[in-house]
Amino acid sequence: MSQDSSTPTCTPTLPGFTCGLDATLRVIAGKWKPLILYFLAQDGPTRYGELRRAVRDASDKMLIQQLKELEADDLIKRTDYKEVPPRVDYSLTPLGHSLAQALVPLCTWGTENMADVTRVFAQRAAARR
Amino acid sequence: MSQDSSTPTCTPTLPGFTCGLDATLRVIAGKWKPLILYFLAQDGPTRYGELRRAVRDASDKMLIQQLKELEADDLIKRTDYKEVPPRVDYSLTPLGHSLAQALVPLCTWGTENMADVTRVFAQRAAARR
DNA sequence: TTAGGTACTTACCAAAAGGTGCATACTTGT
DNA sequence: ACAAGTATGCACCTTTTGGTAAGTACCTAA
Repeated sequence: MSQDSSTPTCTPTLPGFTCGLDATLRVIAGKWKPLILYFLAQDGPTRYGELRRAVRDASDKMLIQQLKELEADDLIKRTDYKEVPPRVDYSLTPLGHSLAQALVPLCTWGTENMADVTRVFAQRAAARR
Repeated sequence: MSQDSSTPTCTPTLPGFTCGLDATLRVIAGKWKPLILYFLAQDGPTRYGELRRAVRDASDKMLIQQLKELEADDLIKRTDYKEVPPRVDYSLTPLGHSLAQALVPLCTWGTENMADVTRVFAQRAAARR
């Protein structure tokens, strides 16, 4: 359908990644990262507690850990207001913002195909018995 | 930036998912699934061995396992030609095809931001010492 | 005859991911 | 005085994920 059948990767071959998708996936690997990015893209700077309630199944430990990684990867920015009852918020960097944009179609797909996805999960659950 | 701050999820609240993105992520969770889908979207029906060589870091065990799950989830179709030296190929179902389309922006993002991604990974590696 | 390719399967093990619960230090509301 | 909210940190443990290496049954080329 495309290319010459010899090196069937999606882009020639990059540094350590097989293709752009591979690179992206390694950056957003982590149970909550895409959700965090997407949420921040919608609601702008958000305080820790608010994020916690939004991504409601994540534990503190996990959420903090993923936030730290996203920050280290320059996808989000942490702002500590140094106030007495702690106040901190998180916002997207330009890089994080562009990545969040790329997640939009996935969200759309999930919404549009909710019926199929739900069915698939029902089957998975049934299969486990 | 949007909505009313009370229920800050990306879509009201679905069956068991917090939003469409959540649903999608659960379907494509698995180290090689997005890569498999994306590859099949580009090259059409592909034999097992070819897939193996394309997704080159995956072991047989992993690849087979993920293929089985994708098949169970109705994202790909397995065709066994029942020939003597085994011949089998995999192709996308309509559902799988639409999901693969939603992955395109992620691939593009990875390619366009390869420099940043590479830097991020260099830092991660350095931080581990 | 022997090596290699086909598409898997299974058993065993290591590493990574993730959950629970407790602790901090200070403030505000009851 | 006491509970609750604020944003974490840490220790411990279980679950999930993924890798290695072996085996299967049959075929073809050297």
